[in-house]
Amino acid sequence: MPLGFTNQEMKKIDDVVKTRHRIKQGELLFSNGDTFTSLYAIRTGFFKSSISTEDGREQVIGFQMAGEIIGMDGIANDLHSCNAVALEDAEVCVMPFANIEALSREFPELQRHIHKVMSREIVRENSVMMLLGNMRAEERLAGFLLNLVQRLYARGFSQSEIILRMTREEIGSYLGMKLETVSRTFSKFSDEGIIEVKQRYVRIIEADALKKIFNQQTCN
Amino acid sequence: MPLGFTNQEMKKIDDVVKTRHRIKQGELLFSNGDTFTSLYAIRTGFFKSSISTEDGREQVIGFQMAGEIIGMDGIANDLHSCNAVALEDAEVCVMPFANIEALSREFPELQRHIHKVMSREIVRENSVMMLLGNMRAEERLAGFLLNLVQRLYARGFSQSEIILRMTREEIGSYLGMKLETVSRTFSKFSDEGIIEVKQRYVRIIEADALKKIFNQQTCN
DNA sequence: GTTTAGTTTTGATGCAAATCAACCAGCTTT
DNA sequence: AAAGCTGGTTGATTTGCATCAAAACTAAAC
Repeated sequence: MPLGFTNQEMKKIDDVVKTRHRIKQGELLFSNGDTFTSLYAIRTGFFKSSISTEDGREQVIGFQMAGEIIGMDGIANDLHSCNAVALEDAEVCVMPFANIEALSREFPELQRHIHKVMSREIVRENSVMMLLGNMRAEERLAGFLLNLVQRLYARGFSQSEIILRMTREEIGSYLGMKLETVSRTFSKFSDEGIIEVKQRYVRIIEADALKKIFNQQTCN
Repeated sequence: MPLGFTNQEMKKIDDVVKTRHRIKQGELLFSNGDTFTSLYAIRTGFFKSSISTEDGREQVIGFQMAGEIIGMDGIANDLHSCNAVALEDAEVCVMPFANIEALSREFPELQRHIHKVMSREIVRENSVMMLLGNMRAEERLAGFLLNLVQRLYARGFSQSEIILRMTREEIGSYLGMKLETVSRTFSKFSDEGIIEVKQRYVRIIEADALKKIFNQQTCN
């Protein structure tokens, strides 16, 4: 959060954020069609966001962790257009959007912050489009792992070890591939000594190899 | 644009939008790495936005037409992270983002409008992720055509006739498929009497058939 | 301890789309 | 009108991933 506020200002801003909400693993924070009222800042826990077609196919559109903001899809039509499910017990700050808008008219730093958060989501989705549109299974999974570990590292976790919060099927849905292909690709990386995999535990042994797979697979 | 302003207010808002810029077909409005200063409202013409990998693969991330806003990717890091190219001669309003932010602190309706535009872009990208991650070539192209014709219709153009502004290769890049597959799929739809295709000209004969292909291909 | 259900791995086979290749149509240029 | 160029179509072949199928592992339930 942006700094440089007086205590009084800080209090006003804090007030937006005072409502907390706990969500148990497997529960929905919001779902498609719900009326939009608030953004949610994840305090603890791990979420997946997804949309589904009429015929029941699910597309995971993102995984969110502590410190990230969720619910911005709802602003467009005052209705949520995706589902957010907790993949582990979680706690969020409920931030009524009307309050956010009012306060951000008062505090340019907050306004700027909101804009950046939304833009960052647009940029993230741009790179997922690149992943889905242009890359092969190995590149996708390498990119996924690198992104995940980088975000965890920024939060003080290990640079090389991950406990996956999602199933192979959910990873596959996010990356546009089937769970079997996810599993096989994990095994392949493991055979090549790039990572160590044991169920949900993944250790990155050769980060450089992953990076190489991720951004210049063409050289084959 | 939102209504309900006095003349004086309207003038202030108009001032943000007074700078115009013409872009010739094939020219860049902005590109990856450019410093971000402004959003652009397309007045006339047609754009594609794309990103590329280090090894030169291009991913088209969107096609934009009159009335749409372009450049929101730049807010996140004060740097543009994609390229915007005019696919036909175009004119845009240059809207310095600092002015937009200042004015939207003054006018809640404008603030709300900006938020909706950004959220709409997030929602759009969500559905492109569904397209790329879950759908087959025919579904993708059907969805693409339906989306395009719907946006053109909203601008007063025909509900059934389209002049494509982009090549087969650009369509393919957007949809995550190769130009040959785009061409074949056009031919298939044409053989089935769903559309008529002649180069860049497309006429939709059976919109319902396209819709059916788009949202329940599973029933095969 | 055994059962059951959910998840992951691995193998065999099939298919949709990519790739490779040739040709064609519509232009601009000369 | 011929030559060159760009973009589009179509055919033959290959291939990466999906699909189908079965077994192995994990953890909770009995």
